[in-house]
Amino acid sequence: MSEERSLNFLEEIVEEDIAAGKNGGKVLTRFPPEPNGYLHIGHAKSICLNFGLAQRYGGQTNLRFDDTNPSKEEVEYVDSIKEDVKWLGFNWANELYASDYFDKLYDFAVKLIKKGLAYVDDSTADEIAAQKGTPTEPGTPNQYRNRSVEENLQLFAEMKAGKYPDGAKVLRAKIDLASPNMHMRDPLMYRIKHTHHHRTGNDWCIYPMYDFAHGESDAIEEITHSVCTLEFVPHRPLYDWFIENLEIFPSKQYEFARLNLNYTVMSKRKLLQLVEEKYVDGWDDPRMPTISGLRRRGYTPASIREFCERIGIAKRENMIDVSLLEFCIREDLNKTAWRRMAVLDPIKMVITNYPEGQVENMFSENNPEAEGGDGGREIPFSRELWIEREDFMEDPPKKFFRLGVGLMVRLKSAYIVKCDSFEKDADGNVTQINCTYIPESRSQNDTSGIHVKGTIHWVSVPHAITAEVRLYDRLFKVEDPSNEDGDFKEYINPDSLQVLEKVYIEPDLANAVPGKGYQFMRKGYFTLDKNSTRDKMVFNRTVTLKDGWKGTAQQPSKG
RNA sequence: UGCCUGAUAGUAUAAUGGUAGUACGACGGUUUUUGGUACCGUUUGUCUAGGUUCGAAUCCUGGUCGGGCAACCA
Repeated sequence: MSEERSLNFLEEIVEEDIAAGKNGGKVLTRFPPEPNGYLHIGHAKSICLNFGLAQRYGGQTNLRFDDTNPSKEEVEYVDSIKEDVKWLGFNWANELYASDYFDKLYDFAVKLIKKGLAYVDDSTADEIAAQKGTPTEPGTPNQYRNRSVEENLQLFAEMKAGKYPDGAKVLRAKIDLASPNMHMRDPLMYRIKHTHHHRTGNDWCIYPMYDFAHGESDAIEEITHSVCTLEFVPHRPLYDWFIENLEIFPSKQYEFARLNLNYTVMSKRKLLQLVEEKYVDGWDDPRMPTISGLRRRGYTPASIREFCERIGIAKRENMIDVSLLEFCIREDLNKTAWRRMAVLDPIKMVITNYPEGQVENMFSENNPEAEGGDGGREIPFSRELWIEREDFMEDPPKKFFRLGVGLMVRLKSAYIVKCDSFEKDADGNVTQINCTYIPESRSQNDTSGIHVKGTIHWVSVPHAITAEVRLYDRLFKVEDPSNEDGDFKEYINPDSLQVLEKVYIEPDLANAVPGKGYQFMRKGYFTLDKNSTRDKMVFNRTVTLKDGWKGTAQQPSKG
């Protein structure tokens, strides 16, 4: 039943640990975001990995906010992160905060001071940087490195008590200033920051650095497998050093390659810039690679989980093609989205032999992929219809299965029509297409014996509802904007958003539900935007349908 | 120039000394009242040079190329 997928390297490690009886076979992972921005698709990879690993081996996962830098962190971000993780379909065992451990962390620091393994340094940031040396030259110790335990204890207590201004002193681990690993050259453990913290308020004016908070938090929670991205590999010796010298629970850090997606940026700093400088409409702009952006775009949690499953877990740098993400959402929506008709770029068709004033209701199933079509609805049909402008050509090429004078198509779920003539305005724009219909060709009751290659969508003119439709394309013109010369914002795609103010949609779409995906037949998948109202409906295009037609040079842009 | 990492079709990811496989893409076909879906087929790969071995993507050595490391960020 369940496909035997080969294990990724982390699953192998976990299985080995379980087999070896490590931690009594327990598996506890954690997802540790810093609440300084919204979660993106890269975080989704980490979330699926951490929660998935625990689920697979009967363990649990903590959600822990790495909130050790109050100047960047906000409650808004905490809330959005919780919402996104939940939306993705994961339940954490405990909601925790590094700031919950500030007291314990302080005690840990005191313990290291007492062991002679930490000292207070009065140097400035520049001095410390200079004294650290370079990758090829060792660092040089300063006079503070030999302070007595008693003096360090007192100074550190005074730092905590608020006696010193920001930057006046730091607490450093006393390790090895000549280490080839820069992270081991007496790394900072605490800095002074008289800043309000979103949870601890003004209780603290010293805050632990990442390296002195993360592994320690893992140990406090007894995390068995602490999974992070590759850039932390050089931190691992330090992670282990603190745990060993503090003699606390031996959590282990493992690293995997972060997700890179082409035609977008993934760093929170850059995403924040796009938001603050108004290149996009907030963190949840449908063009953003954020979870909230993807949600607003119409992506489903299942499609994102599937994507994370398909990209795999390894240790080599990678660049995933967005087309894989698009494949995943199409695959999901194809099975679930109700089919509806919408004419994005309308042109009027008049069926000259259809009685004026007559209306027929045409039945059409909701989803041909589903059992029994998943029900259906009636679509009003009349003498005048809106059809897609691109479904008519004055001079159609040979394999154009749509309309042109003399050509026949089926109107989806209705009749076969033959194009007789068309009309133009003074500027040469086609304004109207005149057709005759075949009365015997009514859908589901076709006795005409006529077979046509093309079927097109339509909306009855007197019954059409007007809506706004937003078409999205990739946010950047180049595959890897961060790697180009100059500022990444120079590579923003100016056509990433196209707003169609007046689109005609079939009447049943008045019942469209937020959060549900609809397939506008032959045009793509769409979902209601959060700002849609009863009076002015707004749909976002999630993704186009795969377009296999190579008949013209002009290909509609994917998005 | 130091240290740490990694390298398998276009993109990802398996093969754990024994037939280089899978997915997406691309290309072609069948079906189709969506030029969608589904189904079938084709295509393309072990960074390089040596070595060990009956046998190497896998082990060893040298090289090449990519990524990371010198924030009071995480």
